[in-house]
Order: sequence, then structure tokens, then C-alpha cells
Amino acid sequence: MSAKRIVSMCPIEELLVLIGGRWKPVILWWLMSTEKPFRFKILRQSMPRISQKVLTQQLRELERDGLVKREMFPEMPVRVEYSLTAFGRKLRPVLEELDSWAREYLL
Amino acid sequence: MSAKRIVSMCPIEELLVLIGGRWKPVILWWLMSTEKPFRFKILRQSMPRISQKVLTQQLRELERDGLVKREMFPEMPVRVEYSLTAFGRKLRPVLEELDSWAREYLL
DNA sequence: CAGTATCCGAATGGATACTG
DNA sequence: CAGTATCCATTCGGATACTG
Repeated sequence: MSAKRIVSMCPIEELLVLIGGRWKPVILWWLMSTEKPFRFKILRQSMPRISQKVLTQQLRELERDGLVKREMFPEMPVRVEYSLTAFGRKLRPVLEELDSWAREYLL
Repeated sequence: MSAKRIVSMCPIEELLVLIGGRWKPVILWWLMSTEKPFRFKILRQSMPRISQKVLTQQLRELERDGLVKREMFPEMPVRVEYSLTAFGRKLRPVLEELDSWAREYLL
């Protein structure tokens, strides 16, 4: 009667809100692959199969959810760099597990 | 000139083809939670937020990709049971990592 | 019980053009 | 350079009704 409504008993559901996007694990994987931030163009070249529009969208969502930091340098021409936030870096073990599983069973 | 075309350097991309569906990790998580197969109805009740159509679709894809086994018993009324294949069970470490991460950071 | 069929709106994807 | 804007086609997802 008074209990909180149970939406789901599966913890993964909440996580999928953050990284469930079609390209988000891939984007995070690239950002995690090095300490250095990625310029937008480099990120784009790293993922030839994602369109510019979708890449921008997914980055905006990752930024909104606190996983990715976007930094803009008002030079000429403009430079924008993407990197993981401290919270985003906490995903490392998750992405590493995905990575090593894929290497073992899918390559 | 003669090299194979490089589609992506990110191994995770291939894995997302298998489990990238909106509900697939959740379905697999439930199927992994016990040794016993799930009847369709129980699976459906476990995930109140997924529609029957989508649940069926995702199960078909998981079946097609060799992760889930579907067994039909022509009784009256019909009984259908879903369980993981041997290959599907290999995903356990991946799902456990997702699960424990979600419990630590999202609950 | 475990679906399929249908309809429909939303989200996604891709190409192209334009901008600060 | 790093986007935004627009158009358009395809796919996805949810609700409802029907079936062996």
C-alpha cells in the first residue's frame, strides 16, 4: 500500500539509461583509450560509421549525464576537446570487461 | 590496396551487435539469475516496462544470434521456455560487471 | 499461453547546405 | 573546425486487437 513503486528489480536497467545508446560504449571506449582529450574531428575519424549528427547527439547526452566533459577553446579555427569526467572514468572496469570479452569471443 | 577494409578498431562494436538492443542485457540478466528456464509469461512479468511485441522481437534476435535457446512444448495451453545457450552463459562476467557497477554507483 | 497483425508516433540514420 | 539546420527514409517501440 505504502511501499515505493518498484520499477524494476534489475540494476542494469538504470545503467542502460546512461550507456544504452547505440554508440555510447564505443565513444567512451575511445575516450578511455588515452589520457589525452579528443578533438571532435579525431573522434569522428575514429568512428567512420557514425554520422556527424549522431555523434554530436550522443556526446551531448553523455555530457548531460555527467560522463563526458566538453571544453571549447575560442581560437581560430575553433577547437573543441572531449574527455571523460571523473565519474565517466569510473566506467573503466565495465568497458574493459566488454573489450576483453569481445576480443576473446568475437575476433 | 589489398588489405582487408578496416571497419572499426573498437572490439566493442561487434559485441554491441549482439547485446546492444535496448532490452537485451536486461533479458540476459534475468535468464542468468537462475538455472531454471523462464516461461514467456514469467519473463514478461519480470520486465513490466517492455511490451510483449518488443520482448518477442528481442528474444528472436537473441535466439538468432545463438545466445538464447527457445523450447516449445506443444501442450495445452502451449508452454514455451527460454534459457541461455552455452555461448550465452559465457556472457556472465560481462553482465556481472554491469550489475555490480550499477549497484555501486546507481542505487 | 504465447504469440502474430496492425497502426502509429518517436527515434534514428544519412545527405546536404549553411555558419560563427 | 565544429558544429547547426533541414529534409527524408528507415527503424524502433508501444498500444491494441486477434489467434492456434
